[in-house]
Amino acid sequence: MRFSNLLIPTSKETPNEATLQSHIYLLRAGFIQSVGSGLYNYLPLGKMVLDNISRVVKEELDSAGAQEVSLGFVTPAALWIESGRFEKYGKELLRFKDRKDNDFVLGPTHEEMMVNLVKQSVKSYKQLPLNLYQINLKFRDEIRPRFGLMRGREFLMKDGYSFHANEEDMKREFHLMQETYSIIFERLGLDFRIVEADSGAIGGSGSKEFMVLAESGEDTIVVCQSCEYGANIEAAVCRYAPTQNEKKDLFEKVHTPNATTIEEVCDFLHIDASACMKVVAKKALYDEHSEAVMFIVRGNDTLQEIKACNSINANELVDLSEEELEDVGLVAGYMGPIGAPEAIKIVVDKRLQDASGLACGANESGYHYVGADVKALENALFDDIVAVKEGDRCIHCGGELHYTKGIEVGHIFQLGTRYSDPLKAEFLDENGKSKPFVMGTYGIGVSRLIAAIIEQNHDDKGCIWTKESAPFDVTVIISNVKDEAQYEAGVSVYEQLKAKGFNVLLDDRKERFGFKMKDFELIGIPKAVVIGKKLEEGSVELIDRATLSSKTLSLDALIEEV
RNA sequence: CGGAGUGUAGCGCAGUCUGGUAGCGCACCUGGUUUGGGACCAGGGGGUCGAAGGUUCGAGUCCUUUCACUCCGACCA
Repeated sequence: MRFSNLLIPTSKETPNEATLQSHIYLLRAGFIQSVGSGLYNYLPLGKMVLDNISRVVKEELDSAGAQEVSLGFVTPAALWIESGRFEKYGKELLRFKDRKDNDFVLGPTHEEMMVNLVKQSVKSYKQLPLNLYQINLKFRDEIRPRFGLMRGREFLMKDGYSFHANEEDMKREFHLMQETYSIIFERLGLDFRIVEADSGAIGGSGSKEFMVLAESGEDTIVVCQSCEYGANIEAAVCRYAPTQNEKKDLFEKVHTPNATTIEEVCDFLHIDASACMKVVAKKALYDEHSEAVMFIVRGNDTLQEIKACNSINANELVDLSEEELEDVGLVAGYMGPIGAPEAIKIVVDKRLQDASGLACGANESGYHYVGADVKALENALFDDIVAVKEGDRCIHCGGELHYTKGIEVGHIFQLGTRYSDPLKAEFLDENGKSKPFVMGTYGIGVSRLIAAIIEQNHDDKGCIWTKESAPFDVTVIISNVKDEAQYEAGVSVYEQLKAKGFNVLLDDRKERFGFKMKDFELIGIPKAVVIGKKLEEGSVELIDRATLSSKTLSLDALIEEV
């Protein structure tokens, strides 16, 4: 294609809405255009990259035996009500009504639709297993869309769903998808890590995320230095020793004026934060009701909200307002499990299970208890609700755990019968017995991958596309299009490279050399052939975008070299 | 949802305090020169100043309301 015919609006200015490198370059190089919060148009270059990524995804999935379909974007709410997610999914689910006042949603994910599709056409175990996927738009009304394509509201996603007669077969497919995803991300040239994850709103049991390692990633992941263990902070676990507190204070109430934070209490009592109970009160939301819950962790630990939420099977945890705290009888700064209002559920971190001699709030302004025993707590639920810290020990090998940042580009789940049960999606087994499908589900953020690739591959001049994602393989830059020899040589090289099967961009614009070079660097096509001054000696230059190194070659040698 | 900020030409911004007929740079159009690292000269087109209401002889500027967008936070007893 000729640059002069393409719509590639590059810009020297940094758009003020963008802060992330990938976002800035994608806008400046004319890949995308923003239309509203979390909404983007893809310009020709952006669409090419999107198609390239989709193609890789499709090729690998097809060769793994999956089949592509396309489901409706607008989904009748009835399906969502049936699965129980119409309420549970929260505000991210965009709901609306048609002219007849029927409820609809814009699909944020398509379990319901796919189960419904299969339910209507699969009746026998002989038709299983089945792995269906689509690469389609999704809409999630995110709380705070940001970072361009990284967290948009409307985005392109590959979502796949597999259906099996039993658990073992579903697990086999899960592993096949894990391998397939690895191949896809390798082909796209990404440095990624597979980590254990929380299942979130999708539900189900075992799940793994594919994380592209990048400083700007929104997810914190915990990785072991010694073995392969890696997990999202939301699901990370570690070895831990039960809390042992040497100082055995007698149980008593102590006046602690103005000591409302862990730090102040520790200073006042001359104890270590690990000898305190930190209470985090939250409101737990369920389908039908909500309740106040006290989560108790060591003073030097941090509550992991997702783990905490899972420990009581709540839909979501939210902060309690000051009025709500008062209503349930809690005093901010002086909360503790002893003498707390009976209606409040108490969840204690496992690390504290046998601890004794701890300090905690007395549920009375200005007072704390010392010498409290966790054992004495009746009705408390014990679970792992604390975030893994850097330096904690790996649960598998005892190695040191560290934090790193990642961009979630893929997520695979073992769903089981989470959807087939409520939606009554069943098949007949060998014995003629009705059984719900055992399912797996697998997602890839196709549009997010565009941002992830650039986050991992850019320099201070612009994008550096990887081989399979690049909008073009090579660009032929004619230094001065008014120089007939240069122009003709350029067109000839362009034609020859095309004939060899390359996807080539011919920069035939009436611009100066420097201008075109800047655009090449900004856009990030992997290679450029410069037809310029050296043509008089019968040679041209081949420039590698990643290293910016250049080689001078004869015309014939060039065609071979590329 | 809490906090902060910004809306003026396609993009980046000044003008708002102190009201008096809307400006700069880039981009764009025309002509000319230039052609190996975002050229130069001359001429030109383009804006209901986010929206609504109010004050005023007069509002981009003051007041009220509202909308949109961006950033930060949502770790806290």
